[in-house]
Amino acid sequence: MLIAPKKNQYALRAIFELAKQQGKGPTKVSDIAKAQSIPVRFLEVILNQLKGSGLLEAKRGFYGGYLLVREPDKITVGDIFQFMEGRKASVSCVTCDSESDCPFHGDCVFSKMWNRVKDAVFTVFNETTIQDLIESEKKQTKVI
Amino acid sequence: MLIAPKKNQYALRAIFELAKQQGKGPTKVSDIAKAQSIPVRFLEVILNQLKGSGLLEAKRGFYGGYLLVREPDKITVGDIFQFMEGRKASVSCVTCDSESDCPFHGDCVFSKMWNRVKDAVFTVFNETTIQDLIESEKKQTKVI
DNA sequence: CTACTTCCTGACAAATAAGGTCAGGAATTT
DNA sequence: AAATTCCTGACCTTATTTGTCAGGAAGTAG
Repeated sequence: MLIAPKKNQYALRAIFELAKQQGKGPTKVSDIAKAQSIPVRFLEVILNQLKGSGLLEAKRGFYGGYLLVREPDKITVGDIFQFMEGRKASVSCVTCDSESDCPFHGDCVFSKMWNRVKDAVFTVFNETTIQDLIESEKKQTKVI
Repeated sequence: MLIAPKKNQYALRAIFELAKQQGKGPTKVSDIAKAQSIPVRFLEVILNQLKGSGLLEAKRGFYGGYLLVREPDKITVGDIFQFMEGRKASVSCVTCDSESDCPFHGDCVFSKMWNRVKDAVFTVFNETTIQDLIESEKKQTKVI
């Protein structure tokens, strides 16, 4: 049961990391990569794409890097995943790749269930903000 | 967002078809395949695996085929998917392939969210019985 | 200006998983 | 015994995911 491909999870972690660094000026890709153990080159590609979401901005050159342009409590996990999914032609029925592809002409018994599942998943995503995750981490940290 | 691979969806559709044929004796793989547009050879493999779930039985020879051994209103979609997933080492954190694989030692902020997602998905699966699907189909059928 | 650092971009390569096939064998029924 | 069905494991193909690379563009410091 794969719900989000690694790429999307990297996107989430990157934004999570940016949120933690907020107020400290731009954060370099290499720093984000290190903090979240993400392959740098790959992350470069992902962050570049994420610019299109309007959630973050890039600054080049010395002291360059990425920074969030929206408050962490206004960014939901759903925002991020929806954007990442949107890049690759979203799917109406979860079962089939397209309606024309569906042997039951887009009207199968299962599509209703799949939509309920999709809704359930995005309900969780939409009610989880980056701020929530940050606070959750603070509580979780064990001071061994 | 891939929630169930085609193989699992074929499994569901096959059982759905068997439920519709209940009481009429064993149904041949080839008939199920035709009714649900599933590649025969592939379905053969899937049904054979599904025997292990205890939901169905096979009969060989002339007039052979598969039949359900549990009532359609006692079989949930969750039963089917859980069995299919179970075959390939279930995953604790949805993010990582294994805890040892997790760069955050199985204790990342995200695992909680993933578990909530997983629960939400299986709630839908577990409350949907094969009987529900059959009735849903009856209503849906248009008499154009 | 120039050297340095950073992001940017598209093309490309490798690994993995999914989807599907095949041949031959084992039961079962007529 | 002949026909029919399921059974089984090994195999192949394709698609997706995951990443890599080289070179360029933009910004900053000195």
